[in-house]
Formats: sequence, C-alpha cells, structure tokens
Amino acid sequence: MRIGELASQAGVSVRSLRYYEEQGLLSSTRSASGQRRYTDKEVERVRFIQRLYAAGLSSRTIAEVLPCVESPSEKTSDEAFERLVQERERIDRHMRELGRAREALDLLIDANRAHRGLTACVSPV
Amino acid sequence: MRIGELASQAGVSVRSLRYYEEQGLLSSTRSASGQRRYTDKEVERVRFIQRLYAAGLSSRTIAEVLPCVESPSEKTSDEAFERLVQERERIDRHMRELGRAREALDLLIDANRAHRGLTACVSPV
DNA sequence: CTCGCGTCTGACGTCAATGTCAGGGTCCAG
DNA sequence: CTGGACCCTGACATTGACGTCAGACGCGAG
Repeated sequence: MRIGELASQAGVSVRSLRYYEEQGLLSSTRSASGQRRYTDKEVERVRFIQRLYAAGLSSRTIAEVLPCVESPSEKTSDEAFERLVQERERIDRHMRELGRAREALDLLIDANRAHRGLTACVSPV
Repeated sequence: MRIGELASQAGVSVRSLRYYEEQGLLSSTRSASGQRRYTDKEVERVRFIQRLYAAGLSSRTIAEVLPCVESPSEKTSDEAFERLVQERERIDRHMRELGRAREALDLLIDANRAHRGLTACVSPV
C-alpha cells in the first residue's frame, strides 16, 4: 500500500509516517518512481509506535528498543533490553504520579461539590 | 521569603516561578524596590501546581481550575468545576493508556527474556 | 563603601513531534 | 491524454515550559 493508505489505516498523518522513517522507526520499499510502499504488517507496527509515543517514549528511545520488537527471537543487545526495562519502570512511576494527582483532584472535586448545590454528592455514574 | 528561597523550598527554578506568575498561577507582593515576596503557604501552592503539570495539565487549564483550589468554600464557577471533572477523567484515560503500554512492554520483556540467558525468568525483585 | 550574590525585565534559544507550504513528479479514470 | 488526487523533497512554522543571557538594580557583610 502507499503512504496515504497506511496513514489512514493506522490513524496517523502522512507527515508522521515520513518522520518515523527519518527517525529510523519505520522502513519502506520504494516503487520505481520513488514512492514508498508498505505491507499490511506495517499498520500494526505504526500502531505500536503510537502506543509507545503515548506512553511518553521519545523517538530515540523507541528506536533503541525496536530491536527487541523486531527480533525477540534472537538475543538482542543488552542495552536495548535494559532500556526496555527502564522504560517499563518509568511508566510505572508515571502511573503512580498520575494516581496521586487524580487523588488530589478527587479531594478538590468533593470539597467543591460540598459547597455547590450538593447535587449528586455520592451518586455513582 | 524571596523568590530564590521559594524556588529551593518548592524544588523548582526561579524562572519557573516567574513564569507561573506570568500565567496567572501564582501571585506575589512586591517590596518597595520591586522584589517579589512570598508567604510560607506559597510553597504548598507551587508544589500543587507542579503536581498538576506532572499530570499533564497546561498552564491555561491550571489557571482555569485554580479558583476551585483557592476557594472551595464558595461556589466556584460551573466552568471551573466542569473543567476539574474533565481533567480528572482525562487523567483516568491516560492511566489506562499507560497501563496498556506497560502491558505491551511486559510481553516484550518476557519474550526477550525467553531468548536471552533465561536468567531470572520469573524471579521477583 | 564595596564586593558579591540575589533580583528585576526583556528577549532570544531549546526541543520534539508535527503542521504547512512550495514546487515538482505519479497514477489512473474518463 | 488530461485532470485531479496522490506522492516526493526540503524547508520553515508551531507549541509550551522552561533555560539562558544581558544589562541594570537591591541588599547585607565586612
């Protein structure tokens, strides 16, 4: 498939796909005229990349751990694997931090509800 | 206290404090010579602001919900309260997304471990 | 008084992922 | 074979929360 179709199937912009390639996250074959061609499995790969971006990994970090994704069947470099574990822990910490923020907001929400109409105080959604 | 001390007590840079003031998140009284003066309670306020930043809120959003923080005792605007609830939900969604990413990384980690030295496969830390 | 550190304002630099535009080829349906 | 939709490269623009620097003033110790 061409880049436009991959973009729409994976839910990202064409610009982003070219950027991913520039960053070494995605590769493509080229047609005779120089247009990028992709196979179906690239769709999943792009979605996975997006997931890592959403988890806060940078392009460089994603590039570092990609060997572990592409060929978990062979012994990937210690650095790549170490990075993978580090990022997992970073996500863990981030989640705990978010949990604390959510807790703080919950307190605020309750405090404010108590001084508003007292509507739907403890009513579950 | 002056800005430098607030910065060190709250664990942020002087630059950040001036930025917060510029964004309407923090206020200060001024000495005769124009230097900013803060009270002790600003320390907590700055820490709280940091927590919201860490949770992914923007300056503008923080400014919107701050009325709920300062005076939960009086009926704050519907918009501010609504925003508070929205942000809580956004954090929730973000946490779930992070959870999925962590899960994906866990699968990768296991797959890679299986093809490495097979060291410490299931050993707890 | 002065030395050195803190503070002031204002402005430009940064970084990363992406938007956007220009100027030019490609491809296919009609 | 032509028009419109798609693609190419290259480059500049954007956004947000700061970093950093310049030039000037404030302040307390010695």
